[in-house]
Amino acid sequence: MAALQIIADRGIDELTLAEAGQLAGYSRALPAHYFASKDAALIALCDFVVEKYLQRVQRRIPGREGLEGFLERLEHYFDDGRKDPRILRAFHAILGASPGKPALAKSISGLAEASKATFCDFLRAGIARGEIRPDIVPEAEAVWILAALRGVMGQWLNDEEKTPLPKVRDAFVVSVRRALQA
Amino acid sequence: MAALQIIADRGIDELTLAEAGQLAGYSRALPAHYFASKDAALIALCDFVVEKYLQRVQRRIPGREGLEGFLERLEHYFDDGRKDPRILRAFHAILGASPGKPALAKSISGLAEASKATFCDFLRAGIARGEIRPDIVPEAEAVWILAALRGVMGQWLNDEEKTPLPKVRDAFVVSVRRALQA
Amino acid sequence: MAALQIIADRGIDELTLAEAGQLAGYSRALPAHYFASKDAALIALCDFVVEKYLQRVQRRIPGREGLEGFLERLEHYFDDGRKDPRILRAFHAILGASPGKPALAKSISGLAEASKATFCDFLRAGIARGEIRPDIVPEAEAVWILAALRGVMGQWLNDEEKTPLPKVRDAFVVSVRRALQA
Amino acid sequence: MAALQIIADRGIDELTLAEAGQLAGYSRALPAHYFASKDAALIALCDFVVEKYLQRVQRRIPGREGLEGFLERLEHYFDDGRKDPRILRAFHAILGASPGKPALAKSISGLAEASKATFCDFLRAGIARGEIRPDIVPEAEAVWILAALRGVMGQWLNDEEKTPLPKVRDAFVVSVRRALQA
DNA sequence: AATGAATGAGCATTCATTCAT
DNA sequence: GATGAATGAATGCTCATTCAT
Repeated sequence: MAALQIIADRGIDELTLAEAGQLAGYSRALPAHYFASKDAALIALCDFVVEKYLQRVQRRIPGREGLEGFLERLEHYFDDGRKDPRILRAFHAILGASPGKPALAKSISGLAEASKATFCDFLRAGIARGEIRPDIVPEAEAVWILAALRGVMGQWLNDEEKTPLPKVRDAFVVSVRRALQA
Repeated sequence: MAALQIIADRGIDELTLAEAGQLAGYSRALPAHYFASKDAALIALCDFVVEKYLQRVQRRIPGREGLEGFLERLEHYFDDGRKDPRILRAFHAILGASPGKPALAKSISGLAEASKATFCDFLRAGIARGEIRPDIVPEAEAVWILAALRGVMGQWLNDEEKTPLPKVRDAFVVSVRRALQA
Repeated sequence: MAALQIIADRGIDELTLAEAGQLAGYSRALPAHYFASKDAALIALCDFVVEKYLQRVQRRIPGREGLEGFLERLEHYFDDGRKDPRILRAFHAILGASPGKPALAKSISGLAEASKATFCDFLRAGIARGEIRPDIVPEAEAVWILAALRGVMGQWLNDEEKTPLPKVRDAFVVSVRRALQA
Repeated sequence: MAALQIIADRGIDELTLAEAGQLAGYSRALPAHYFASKDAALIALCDFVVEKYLQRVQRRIPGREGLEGFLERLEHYFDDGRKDPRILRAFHAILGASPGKPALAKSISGLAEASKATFCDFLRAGIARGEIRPDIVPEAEAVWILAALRGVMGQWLNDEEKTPLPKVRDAFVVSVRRALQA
């Protein structure tokens, strides 16, 4: 979708239906014709972005299981964002505009829950395997780990130079390992 | 400033100079009179918000030094955001709109650097005191720790119910202690 | 026709071809397919309304002839409008929009001429029977009588409560009788 | 007001705020700037038209009192409309669009009440003077007389040629005299 | 210093119309 | 014959900006 590019580049509020339509090779009026309102269009677009983002992040990575599998997953998160900054930018634009726009908040909230649930599964499996210390509350750990991932990518988007992604990734993985291991 | 309320409640792009002026008890035209352009006004406002936010977060907390002092500081971050959600919301609104608006990005970037520098000071002091493992790269750790703090607060703003702040705070502090301790 | 309902309820300019088509159980595009343009459709619709209205009003009423027959006809006009307000509303909507839309004016003018001609027939017959004073100019009397009928119904449509139709009808009939009788 | 001209010429729904502003020698945006919405602007305009119309029609005419004074007033109504067809056209455009637009209906209804009240005063005075038959219900007579006036002017606007105003006026006055006189 | 008046640019939205199926 | 897709034009409305007090 062409609107994704606009959102990624200039933010959610710079998106105009007219420009989206024209950038997509259609007429100015098409988006307004298909969607009931701009808000509806925005919701559809955001759902699309969020779903696409979810597909990227959630896809099965063949690899180790347990704690190391989880850490690999976190590493993947860092590397993946760099490969397709466009979708990442769009996602973070939506993320940033979410408070105050209840319609978007719902989508965003759903994604967060899904992500945290996946993390929890990994954490519990790690505990069961004796690799992760059993005194953690998976739901609580999942929150800050997801937060760190998103926060780091957000800082990277804000200031690429001051956020050396590979170094941060490695430091994060080592620290999470030490934080969680039994 | 009254504009802060608007930004906190409805986002950066919902801010109109006229409304800001009127909400502040002045005329519609005042903001336009004071500032050269809306962008200039927005920059000034964001600088104001960022600075105020910095003042809150960076203020000296009498307490322990070293690793435990650092962890206390992190705890404080969690608790402080809940006390004054308005300034937190405004800050995150700016944070979210920052990419694609270079003028804001500069402010935001400066704040991030200041925060990370403070963290680095703590981390280095912790290393010097033998409390923090010496193999870390302070600059890299600072990035993800700051990211986690912001990310958690962002999730809390997005979905208050699904983000049990006290539990997450405690889990985070324990995990960071384990991650960093020598 | 479904379009009649729209015109009656919300006025002539609220009519859209798409809505008319859909309300009639067909597709949005049907009206545009049948008629060359919206104006053509509007003319056809108005002719339809006017003709239907004419059928109602002009239909043979078995009853007395002469002055009393004429007065009965006037009474019938009052009563008939209340029985089917929908067609009445549609007709008055067209009537009100007629000036400035030459295409409609033609239809409307034709109807007025037909109505006045009918009235004139009655009036002349009444004169011939010696019931109506011979010094009137039937064409002139017909104008204001028709005008009064339409005007009363128009006021009734505008403010039903303030226009007690039966009382007005009776007063009108008595007054017209006195005005015309020889 | 320039908008009056547009309404008079092409009807209420052809009025665009932009054209009204430009025709008045101002910018396209002025009307939208001053009024909260188009509906609000329309209401204000209609109130203006109605009031101006009321001023014309209600103004004191030095002349006879009683029945003859009333009839003079009716004559004046006919003649006045021809003198300033613009305001008459505008008024009738509003009148025609009134059903289905509750905001306008209120104004219109108020004017009708005022006009009928004036008529009733004349009728009662005529009864008191013994010139008008005492068996009439002034409120009911006022309705159809006002209706006739408006209806005749409406027909004249629709088809000037087929509505010989002076003849109709004279016929109307004679008939009303006969209808009402004691 | 502060304000109201006024404007132009831009946006979402509606709708008649055309076209391909 | 009937329909959905697509478009351009027009409109109400918002808002930053300028100007005259």
